Amino acid sequence: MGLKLYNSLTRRKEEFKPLKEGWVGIYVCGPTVYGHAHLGHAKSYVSFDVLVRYLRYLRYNVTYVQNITDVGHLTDDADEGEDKLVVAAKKERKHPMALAEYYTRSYFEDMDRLNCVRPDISPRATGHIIEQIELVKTLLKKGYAYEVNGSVYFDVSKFEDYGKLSGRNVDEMLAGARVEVSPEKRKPADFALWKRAEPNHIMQWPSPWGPGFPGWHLECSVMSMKYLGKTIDIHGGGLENQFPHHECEIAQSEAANGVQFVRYWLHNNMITVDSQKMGKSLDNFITLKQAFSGAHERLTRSYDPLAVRQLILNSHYRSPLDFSDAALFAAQSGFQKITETVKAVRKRMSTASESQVDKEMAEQLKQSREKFEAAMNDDLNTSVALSVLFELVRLAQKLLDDSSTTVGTLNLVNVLFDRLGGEVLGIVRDEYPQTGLADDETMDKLVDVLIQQRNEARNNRDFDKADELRDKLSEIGIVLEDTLGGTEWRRK
RNA sequence: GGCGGCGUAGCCAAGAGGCCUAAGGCGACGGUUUGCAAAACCGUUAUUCGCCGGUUCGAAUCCGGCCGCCGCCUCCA
Repeated sequence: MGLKLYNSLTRRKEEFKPLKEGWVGIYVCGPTVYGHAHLGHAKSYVSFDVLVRYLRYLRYNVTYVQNITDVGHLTDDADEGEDKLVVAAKKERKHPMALAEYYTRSYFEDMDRLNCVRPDISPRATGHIIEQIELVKTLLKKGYAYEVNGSVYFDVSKFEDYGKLSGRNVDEMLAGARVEVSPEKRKPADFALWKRAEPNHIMQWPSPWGPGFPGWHLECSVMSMKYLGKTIDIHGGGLENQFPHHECEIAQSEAANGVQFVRYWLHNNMITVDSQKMGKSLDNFITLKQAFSGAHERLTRSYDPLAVRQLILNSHYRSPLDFSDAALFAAQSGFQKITETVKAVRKRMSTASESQVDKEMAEQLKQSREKFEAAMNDDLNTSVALSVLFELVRLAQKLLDDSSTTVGTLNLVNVLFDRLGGEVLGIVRDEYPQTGLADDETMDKLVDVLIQQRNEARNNRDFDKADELRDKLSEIGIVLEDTLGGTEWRRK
């Protein structure tokens, strides 16, 4: 049984078969870089990160393209629509490109911390103006577009399949919609391919229709076909982009190329806060930097970036996730449990005896792996996949409690932690800091001195003093644990 | 107004006709362990899946109605 994915285009789960044997081209709608990334971005990009990781786990050769939108994304589609980057740049008194650069770096920084693999190509919209103009020319030539006063619009009535992705009928949906229609458009549903720029507009390029800038939908069509071909295997993005963004991409691409644009459309659901969508325009978002540092009124503490990742993987990518501090707190606890177990297994491996592997355990582990793969094959059921990781934790703890456990057996568990938890889910790290996350050596040594003093007191059965030392350390956020191998410490 | 989705324990969340007398995590409670803790381990924590009907030998899963919530139709991951 191979991988099945839910295709928004057909509204059902389908067996995944790439166009070219063994090679997968995947394009994911990237961020518009006019602000720091928030938890909503994390849900989308972690979801598709796991898809890419799993495809690679299945030995596909994957080319992963994710754009950076640095021009053309308007606040709305009416005449007053302003470029989001230009608006933000004015507010921050920066050049739009400086702003884009700043937030692009911020974005990559956050994604790195979430342990998302970098896309193979991160194309910028501004770097593909020439190609975008070419596509507009093609669409004009083929009669799918028209020019008005230096702007070019796509004529939706010329493209019969318009609405096939989102299941909409253009005429019906206009009845109650609150669209402020640009008088330049022939039909309200027509969308801008190229917009005329006024002389004082900073972001503008020369074109056959005069100075202007590209419409937002254009970049994804152009960049995906440039790097992945006219027909791509997978296109991912947030559910809110299904209409109109993806619908427009299909129209432009298929009108220009005459072939199917995307074979599998994947859409992730939203993160909500108090059951309301978390969005930049709603101003109810928590940025990733705030989640990692705890600097937000809704958060009771700082969170490990991988705990945020785990929270996202705890639910299905097509389900909405209602955010709360309690849910994130739970994810953090669970994440720590996995982490501590992995560390304990690796530590034990250095001292355990060499000999044969436990056959019964090997069989159980094999079943765990099969369960994991079956879950992932079923439209990336990361919730069940994650539960398998907790099964591994239980099995590992059992091995750790048994003094006869061999290196060979421990290694079997460790390999699964690495491959399933690390390679695919991205919540198990290859390496962890040696001690209790000390930020410097002096700190490390200082705590050791105190531990020594406490242990002296304990040996003298002066438990009042011992407990006082432990309590004082606890007050400043250092937890002591007395284990068979001696006293260890960690933060929080 | 049009289109789509959701409602499972205190919280998060899988399950989509019989393997469900419903995974997993968090939390809580009891026990083992410990000088006491912490960590770990063992156990308990939904006879029931928003409500009401129907189909079926059998429904959390299918159908209808109702209630509640959300998304898209305008920028948004």
